[in-house]
Amino acid sequence: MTGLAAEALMNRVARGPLPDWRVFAEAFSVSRVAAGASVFRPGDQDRRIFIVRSGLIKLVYTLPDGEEWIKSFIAEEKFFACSSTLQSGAAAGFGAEAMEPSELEHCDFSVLERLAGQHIEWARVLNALLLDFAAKKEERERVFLTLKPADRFVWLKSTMPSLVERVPQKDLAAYLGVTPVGLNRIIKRLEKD
Amino acid sequence: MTGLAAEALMNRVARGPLPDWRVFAEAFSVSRVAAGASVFRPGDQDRRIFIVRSGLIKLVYTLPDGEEWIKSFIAEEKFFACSSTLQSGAAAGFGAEAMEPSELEHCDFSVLERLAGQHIEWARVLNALLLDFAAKKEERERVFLTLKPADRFVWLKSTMPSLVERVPQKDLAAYLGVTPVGLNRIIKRLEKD
DNA sequence: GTCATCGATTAATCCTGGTTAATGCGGGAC
DNA sequence: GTCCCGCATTAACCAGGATTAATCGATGAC
Repeated sequence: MTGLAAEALMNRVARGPLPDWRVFAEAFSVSRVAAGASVFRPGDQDRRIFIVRSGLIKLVYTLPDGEEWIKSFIAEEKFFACSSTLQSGAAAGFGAEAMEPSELEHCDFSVLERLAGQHIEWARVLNALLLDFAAKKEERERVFLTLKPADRFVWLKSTMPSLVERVPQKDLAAYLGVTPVGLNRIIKRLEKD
Repeated sequence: MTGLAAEALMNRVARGPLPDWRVFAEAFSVSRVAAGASVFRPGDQDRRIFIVRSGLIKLVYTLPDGEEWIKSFIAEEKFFACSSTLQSGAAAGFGAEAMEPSELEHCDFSVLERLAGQHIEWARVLNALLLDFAAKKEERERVFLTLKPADRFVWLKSTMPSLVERVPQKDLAAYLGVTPVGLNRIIKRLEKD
């Protein structure tokens, strides 16, 4: 209908047709970002919600000493936002950067807030999105808490095989909480079985 | 008004008075659990939401080999639930156990679901609770991803000093993802400064 | 009171991943 | 084509936490 990836995303979580759909759809813009370009930086106060139409985004914590750890990868039809989007006032603790040339749909979060305040259907959608997000973070907590680095890679390969193909090893390492050298050693060790 | 800890919790996240408050309040029961007793076990399908009136609960992942890792501690006026509460169908991957003699208020989650489906105010409350939960899991992700074991303990002491007093060292260890012996060594090392 | 139990502490040893550094490889700029 | 640069790979060495085991202390059962 609109051709938006946002539509696919919303249809996935909504139980039926959504009122004021046009208000939502028309609030979106589409931007192109080059590989390596940043979408927002740590410290920014950005109130937009982003949906990936094509490409791949990484959310990155940067420590004072320059170390970088990857919070998550966002692929097609998935969404992301700066921390201040959901908790207004807060500044982003992490940045967002394109890993491939990407197309992003984005709109101000206040649009969704307003719709959720007016229609229970939109409130339910917001709920489902949050729940989805919470479940992902919870799973990541489980992985870090109960799995050793080597097992974390095995888990990654079995649950997100396409990512392992698509992403450079050093970024997989930064996502799993090990150094690039460390991950390479783990992989070679596994290959000997 | 009701004397429920649930009331304090809801008032903290709601922006104003909530419709059908009685429906909510009267859906609750209160249970006492002895220290060491379990509230639900991994694999259970429990659709209740629990609020701690007094005492302390731990949520625990138990691995096939018997290892135990603590997902979180739940103290007074905080809530918790089995995974199947929010994602019906799913079974709990973790169990809940009282660390102190505790009083728990609980009601079937369907009550909240129904209220949220009828009143936008309740939908907003549910949203706020989910957001709160997501933020906590996100913070925990950050801690595991960017902090070494020793720094995780420093972080714990500065953000939840009361927990460090209240909880045995071995449980702090299981929460931080290190062994009891490991944590003890870390603490002693830190004391030499 | 004694005993048993559980948690804290300490020490010895092991092991996995971190650190540093060197080499190789491949793709892009020119 | 050549030159770079970033990533992967490998090796040597280091370090922090894991493992195992022994001791100690406090608490609760009896």
